[in-house]
Amino acid sequence: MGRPPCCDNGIGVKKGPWTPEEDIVLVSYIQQHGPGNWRSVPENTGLMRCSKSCRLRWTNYLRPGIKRGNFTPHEEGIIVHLQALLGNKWAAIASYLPQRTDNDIKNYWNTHLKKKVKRLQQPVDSFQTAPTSNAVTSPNYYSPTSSSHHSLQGMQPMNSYPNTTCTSAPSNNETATISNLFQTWMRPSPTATANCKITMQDFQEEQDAAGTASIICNDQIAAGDVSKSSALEMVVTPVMGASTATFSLLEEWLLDDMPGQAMDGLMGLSAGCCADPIMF
DNA sequence: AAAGAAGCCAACCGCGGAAAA
DNA sequence: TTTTTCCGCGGTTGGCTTCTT
Repeated sequence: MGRPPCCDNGIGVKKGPWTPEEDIVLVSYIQQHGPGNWRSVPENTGLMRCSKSCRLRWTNYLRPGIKRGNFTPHEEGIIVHLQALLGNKWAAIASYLPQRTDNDIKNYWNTHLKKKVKRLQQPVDSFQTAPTSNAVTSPNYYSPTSSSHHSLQGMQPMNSYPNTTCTSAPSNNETATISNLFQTWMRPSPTATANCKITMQDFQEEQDAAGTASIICNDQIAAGDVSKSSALEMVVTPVMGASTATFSLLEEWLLDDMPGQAMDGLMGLSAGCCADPIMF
């Protein structure tokens, strides 16, 4: 139909990797106006990016609450399960892993898990029998760690997991049913809405209630296992409070490809002002 | 040490749906 | 009701990095 592509109306729209300077502009704008109304973002900020690109940059990289780095075996298990249940509904799957983006999950599936699952599906029987050391060997895999509140013990075993990979998207009814089913073994139970969304606030409340809120540890920072967005979330409060000192640290860090001292400064601030670094 | 292959991931593209006009 | 606009999603790509030979 006559709908013009979102991004081709701007002559000279920039493409390619985002620079730290652009990140700062985008983050500061969103901190002032909130996410949404993406159309207005490039208009009001002067960013030479289309609205879609701004939204993608925010949701996939800059948004507070994003966890980056290696996926845990538990996360792998959840992804494998949900992919079998929902198909390639990455947004729906990501709603069960609020710290991961759909893009991240999609990439991880395509580069790691798909191969693993495919390899393991070759001998079909082994898919359902003895567990192996591999985290995703069996669709029944769940992290055995008692520390996880994502207890999956109530999971209905194999009937929900046909040997053939689900490739078609479920209908809304199916999605609701799947969501209900999933609630039996997934603690942060999302409402069975059409898109199976769980809000960040919901997740936060669940985390708080369970007393098992995940904390971004200093050793994660040291290991580079934390995103800039995660650090942004730590400083979002002082930033929104117009703390220029904090924002300078943020700028410094964004402009620094190898976060070091600036990161330490941010961590220090987060320790002092944010009891719970998870902030959505 | 160099070249090619493979892996990885940020970003782009196009489509569909929802909301607004 | 129809058309237009915007947003979000899933698939795909291109470039950078790492691994292998």
